[in-house]
Amino acid sequence: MSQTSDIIRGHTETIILSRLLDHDSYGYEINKSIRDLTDGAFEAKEGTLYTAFRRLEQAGYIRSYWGDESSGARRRYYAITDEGRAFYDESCREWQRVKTMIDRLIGTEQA
Amino acid sequence: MSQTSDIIRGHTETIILSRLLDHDSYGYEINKSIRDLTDGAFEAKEGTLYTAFRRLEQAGYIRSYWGDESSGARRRYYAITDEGRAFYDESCREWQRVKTMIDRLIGTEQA
DNA sequence: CAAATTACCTCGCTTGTCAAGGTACTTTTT
DNA sequence: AAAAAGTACCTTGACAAGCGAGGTAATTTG
Repeated sequence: MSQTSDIIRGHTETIILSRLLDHDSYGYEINKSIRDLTDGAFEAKEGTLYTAFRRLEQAGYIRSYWGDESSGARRRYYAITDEGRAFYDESCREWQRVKTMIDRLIGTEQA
Repeated sequence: MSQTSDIIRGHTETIILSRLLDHDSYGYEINKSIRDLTDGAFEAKEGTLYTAFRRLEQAGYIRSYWGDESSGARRRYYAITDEGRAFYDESCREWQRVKTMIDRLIGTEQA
């Protein structure tokens, strides 16, 4: 496993939810938007992405439905739920806390 | 598993290495220093800690030796190696990058 | 018409975390 | 003096997330 993948772990769900705040989206587009926003540095592997969708749906944080594409491949769209938004907010706060702690731990300002 | 522990994952080794930058230390003390620096918020579970030591030693990032305690329980001390310092430096740079990326992804400044 | 792209999915492996268990000695409390 | 708490180490097995590798099926591009 790469160094990065362990660092992403724990953020995958939050990242996915963040992509759904404004509008419903589907796997391929979400993944593309993650890649674009990070200039290609991050990218959820497909296995990771789809298992995360299952988890999030099972937890009630997202809903899914098939889009009615008249052309092109079928798409499964995802929508964030109220519970999902609440979880997202809490995750963001958690991230802020953890960020501070890690900075304190590995930073140059040592005790 | 808690939400937090998945976020810490990937930083455990860096955190341990950071505790060894100034002086050699041993498991119990390292753990205590992590707890103190984070006001009790973080704490490496023993299983996590000791498996991490094995990994780091196997990778050549730390060396270990038994302290010669005249009283009290025996202690296995750890010392960071040159390779360990290099890895630590790289991990810190990685952390800065990741921090920026995650902030960009889950932050309020969305694309 | 082949290749690339869009778009979905599953299976099995690997790896790090952690609960739970253990050992052994010292210090503090009752 | 016995019990409890603290210091200090360690291992084992289960679990969960990431991911490589495989698959399907349609459309678009060269």
